[in-house]
Amino acid sequence: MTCCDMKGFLSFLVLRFISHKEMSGEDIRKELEKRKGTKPSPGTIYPVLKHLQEQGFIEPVDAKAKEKKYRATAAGKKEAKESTKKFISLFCCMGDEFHHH
Amino acid sequence: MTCCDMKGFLSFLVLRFISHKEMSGEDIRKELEKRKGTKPSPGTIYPVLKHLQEQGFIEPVDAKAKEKKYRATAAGKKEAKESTKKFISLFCCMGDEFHHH
DNA sequence: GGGTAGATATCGGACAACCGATAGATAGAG
DNA sequence: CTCTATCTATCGGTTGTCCGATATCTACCC
Repeated sequence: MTCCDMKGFLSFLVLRFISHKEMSGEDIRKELEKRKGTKPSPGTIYPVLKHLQEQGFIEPVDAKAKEKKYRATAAGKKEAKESTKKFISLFCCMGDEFHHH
Repeated sequence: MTCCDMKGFLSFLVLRFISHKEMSGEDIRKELEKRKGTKPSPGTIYPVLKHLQEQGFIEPVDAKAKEKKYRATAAGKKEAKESTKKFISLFCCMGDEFHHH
């Protein structure tokens, strides 16, 4: 999908997760399972993490751990904020339901 | 993309637009241009409208007009509401920025 | 009617998100 | 050290979103 300018909403979502709290690939898969019912395949999540890291948006907290946690870099937090802004202007502000949870 | 259960976020977005107000294909293209900077191709929008109509979510107000407006059916409004709920649980509620516009 | 402008509709193809399977790495138990 | 469980990583292939080009239609003007 390329409805937004980000490559897929999944990257955006993952970056938001990590911006909020250090998480591993597994953490993210579980979080997504909770939120949408289905657990994304490893082949979905890890390429996304790799890509975000290559862009300099996230970095591993301890690269050699069994469960490698990531945290957002300064650039990543900035990106998350800007993307969220665009995202909101795309989906919201139509007298809609997004503002009363 | 199949991050949500609808076929792409674009369908979701279009259904939300039409649920809020009667709109033609051109109206929608212009609205998207305003919101995200780029105007989607006709080959993007019209198949989406067709699909939504086949699902019974929208219907033409005046099928023979030059600029054919669509409105949401009852089923469409229901679908829009439910999808929005799922959508919000996917993206929000993380102590995030969605609730202070 | 003929001609033009602007909208709708359809088709083939390109690109990338996503999955499933598989392989590699790490920590802990015994 | 070996075995096992769990997480990480990579690769090929599928699927479906989206675009560009093209064709069709309607309304309006002359």
